[in-house]
Amino acid sequence: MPVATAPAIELIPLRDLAACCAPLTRAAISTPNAESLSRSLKALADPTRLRILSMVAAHDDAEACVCDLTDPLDIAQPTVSHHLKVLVDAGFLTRSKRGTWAYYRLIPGSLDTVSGLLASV
Amino acid sequence: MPVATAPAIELIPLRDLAACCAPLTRAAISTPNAESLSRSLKALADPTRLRILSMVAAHDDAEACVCDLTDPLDIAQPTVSHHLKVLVDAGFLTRSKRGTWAYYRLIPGSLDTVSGLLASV
DNA sequence: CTTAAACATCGATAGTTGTCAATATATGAG
DNA sequence: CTCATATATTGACAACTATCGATGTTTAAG
Repeated sequence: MPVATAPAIELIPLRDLAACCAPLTRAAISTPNAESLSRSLKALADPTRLRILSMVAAHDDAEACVCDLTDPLDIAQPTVSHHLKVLVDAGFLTRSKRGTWAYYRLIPGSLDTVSGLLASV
Repeated sequence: MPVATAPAIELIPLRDLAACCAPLTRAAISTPNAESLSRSLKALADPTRLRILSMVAAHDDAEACVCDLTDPLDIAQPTVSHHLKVLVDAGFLTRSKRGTWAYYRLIPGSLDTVSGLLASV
């Protein structure tokens, strides 16, 4: 297409300022931060995992073993182990083995960090 | 099964206090509450939806129309509409149509409510 | 050594979900 | 009415996930 000569009237503006778009008052969350926060929230967005976290937190010293959880949760033991692994990988629990038992402990502040990030979205 | 006569030694205790199980210090979250909270978290646990919420909140009066979102998100328009519907159904946004445009507004306090519930798990 | 208990891992399956192209609906302009 | 624009809905598909049974691994007891 050949280049046109200079028109007699104004060029079409790049943005129509009278359109629907309202101005921004602050910056939105960045894409990497949104992906990071969504990964944490995905780990929490399951009723069984919320119950596991709550049951661990409700124990003395915020620590419980798998045998504390399987019976009240009423799901199969491999499923409990699966959910525990998700919560460890997401940084909400630590695992320590003593004898034949595996003890899971809530990482202090981990839930509050996500809670704070969520409130600031 | 017939009732046994009184044994000479103690019965097997219902719970072995020397086992792995630590005592509870408080009540854990109820199953219905866990399901309810997880539904809210599922709606938030997606990077695109977090960006949408943040972009809406970043606009004047916490309100934006679909045309404000489609271009910066760089995803197809039906996908944006889908995510907006999820956020409306979950109680984080309201929708109001003015002319051909649909305006979405953040429901004040909705994020803080989930944030507070999460911190108290 | 053998056995049992506690827990993790594997493999399969059914259900859910994020995405898009195509299409429908609604609103305003002319 | 016709046309264009903004948005919603539908249908399809690929990717992910919660669950379980079967099996592997580790530890302690005998």
